[in-house]
Amino acid sequence: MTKRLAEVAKKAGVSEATVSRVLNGRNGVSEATRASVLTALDVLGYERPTKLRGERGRLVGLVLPELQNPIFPALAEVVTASLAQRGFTPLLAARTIGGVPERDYIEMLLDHQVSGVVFAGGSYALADAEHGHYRALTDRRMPVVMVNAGVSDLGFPHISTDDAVAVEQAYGHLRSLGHERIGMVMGPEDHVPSRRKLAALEGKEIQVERTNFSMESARLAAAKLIDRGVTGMICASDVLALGSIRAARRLGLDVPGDVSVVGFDDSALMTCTDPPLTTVRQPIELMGQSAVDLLVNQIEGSGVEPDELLFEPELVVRGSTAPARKRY
Amino acid sequence: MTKRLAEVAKKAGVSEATVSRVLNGRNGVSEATRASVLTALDVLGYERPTKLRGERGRLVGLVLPELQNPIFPALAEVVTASLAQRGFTPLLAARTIGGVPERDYIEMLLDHQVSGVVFAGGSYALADAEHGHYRALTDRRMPVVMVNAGVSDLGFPHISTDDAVAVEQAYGHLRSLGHERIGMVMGPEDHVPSRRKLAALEGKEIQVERTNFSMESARLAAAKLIDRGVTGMICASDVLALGSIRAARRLGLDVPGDVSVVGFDDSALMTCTDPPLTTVRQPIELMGQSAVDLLVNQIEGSGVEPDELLFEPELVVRGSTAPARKRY
DNA sequence: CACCCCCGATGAAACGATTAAGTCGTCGCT
DNA sequence: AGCGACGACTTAATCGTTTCATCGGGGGTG
Repeated sequence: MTKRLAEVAKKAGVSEATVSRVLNGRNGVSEATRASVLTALDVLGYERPTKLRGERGRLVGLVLPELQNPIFPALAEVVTASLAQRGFTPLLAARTIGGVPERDYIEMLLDHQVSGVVFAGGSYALADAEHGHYRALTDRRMPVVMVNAGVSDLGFPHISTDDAVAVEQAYGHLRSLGHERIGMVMGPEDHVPSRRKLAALEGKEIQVERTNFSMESARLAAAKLIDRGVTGMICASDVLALGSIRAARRLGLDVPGDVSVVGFDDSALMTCTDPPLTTVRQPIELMGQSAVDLLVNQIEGSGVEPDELLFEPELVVRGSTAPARKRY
Repeated sequence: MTKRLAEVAKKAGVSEATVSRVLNGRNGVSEATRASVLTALDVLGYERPTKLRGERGRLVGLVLPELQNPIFPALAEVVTASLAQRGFTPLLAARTIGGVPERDYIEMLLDHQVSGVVFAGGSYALADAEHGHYRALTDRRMPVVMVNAGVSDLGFPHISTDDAVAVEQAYGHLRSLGHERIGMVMGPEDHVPSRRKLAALEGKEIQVERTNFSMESARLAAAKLIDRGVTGMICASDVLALGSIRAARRLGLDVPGDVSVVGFDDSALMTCTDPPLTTVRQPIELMGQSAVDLLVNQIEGSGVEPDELLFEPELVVRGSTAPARKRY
């Protein structure tokens, strides 16, 4: 058995040094050689030796888009607990408005020699942003799991709520209450879960407004929808739903009397809102645990196919939806 | 310049391998040799080469009691952003019910060679638990900052909201509304911020109930208070306040018509609750930044006196308080 | 057009830590 | 005493990383 790195080097027809550079994402390697090294790496199924794998570190990056929306702390809690149980420690990378760009976070995590990374929250950056820095992850064979996130073409396993089912539940609920003009308050155009939700209702007559994920921006979007005569709104998150409720009230309308609102997530405290929010629950605990399972499996070597695990959401009916009022 | 590890080995009169083992905490080294290696390490001021620690410093532990109460994610967000700006990365240690004990967390953080630790949330464990594992921190001269937390006798600097002012604001507010029988829903007996709040109202006639920090336990506590004729309640967190509101409703009472409730924190979404919560706001952003300031100052060497920084809270009046109804 | 300089890409070799295998001595049991 | 087992330690092999020299081409310059 020849030396491990050397073997790869021979296969690729380069020196060990060059392979090392590729592995660490250093520059000073031409695009052509980098590619050939990567395929050689792939063919031989190279794995980093224990000592460099951060086996000692047992750190895992946890990348969240924000912490204002309670669903993300909830996920963080599950993931943290699950990781701790298996002897890993989460490195928290929460993006903030105007904060550090995602690429820097990834770099930071790589610097700290994390054994893996959990991305959560379908940050829109994941969809449209240049994928350069994700390649740094694939190049290093970094175990990655994405929760409700985009970028499906990188070969990472995904954990997602079934957006199609979720949105159909919400839509069906509103229809069965007699709502005919239904609107959606979604995330940005390149937010993958929002895209999927829209796709699921393809063909139905639906008004759509996009927002970033702030309550205020949701208020604006919802106001526009109401202006167009919408009586039922499906929102891409609970926070957006709360913003939509606020919009209705600003216009002198009652929720759920005049306008019905359905949220998404069923994050904490939604039973305490005014009115209690009807929402589609994500099985966040299960999802968090599965994410950790998948990640640890990758880390410990047992291969994982880059599949997507779809979890079934569940409609929770509370007080923000009611039969449509006939408009005369 | 001789090889680095080899130099230490010569100084200590052992082989490189042995030094390596000491460095990595492996066993198979006698106590005597370990000690001599350590002194040699100390004398020569050995530092691990870059490639092995990957800038392993620059980690900061962030210890939170839970993530369900939105105030902690809010703090985490501020601290994370502030740390990132200065090139540090937070290691998240969130305690969960029945999860890993605090001592293990501290051990874990030390294992990862963090440069400092931020404790938040006045976990009651901090007050009564044996302080043995905190000694591990002082022993290592570990920079520490505590936010709203206990254990004042260990020489760590503190960042706190002025609990006395907070509770006086709440109390004054309720009194000025005509409430005479006032109750408090506080944390466990050894929760330091709760103690302080109680101390501030020493002498006043106040009913007190203790809870852990769950909404359900608050509901029970509040029910007892209401039973005793209380019409105004001061709660140690917003979540407890929501539980108290729920208690009142279960008893067929209106909030704020029959019972007024004041929260504490002003965490996210409290404008959306039913009714919107009157609460005492903690300047969480300022506090988080100050915490990081203090911590980084310690880390970078400029000494910091183990003082306590007290931040002024601010009463935010919303809809959960109203004039007392005369009881006939 | 010839020359030179600069710079990116690359490999050879030095480097530095880790680990496997082997050595030595001591302790305990027969 | 003899034997075996085990712990402590070294030797030597191992493996990835880094430094430094080299190569080669593009483009500006005389």
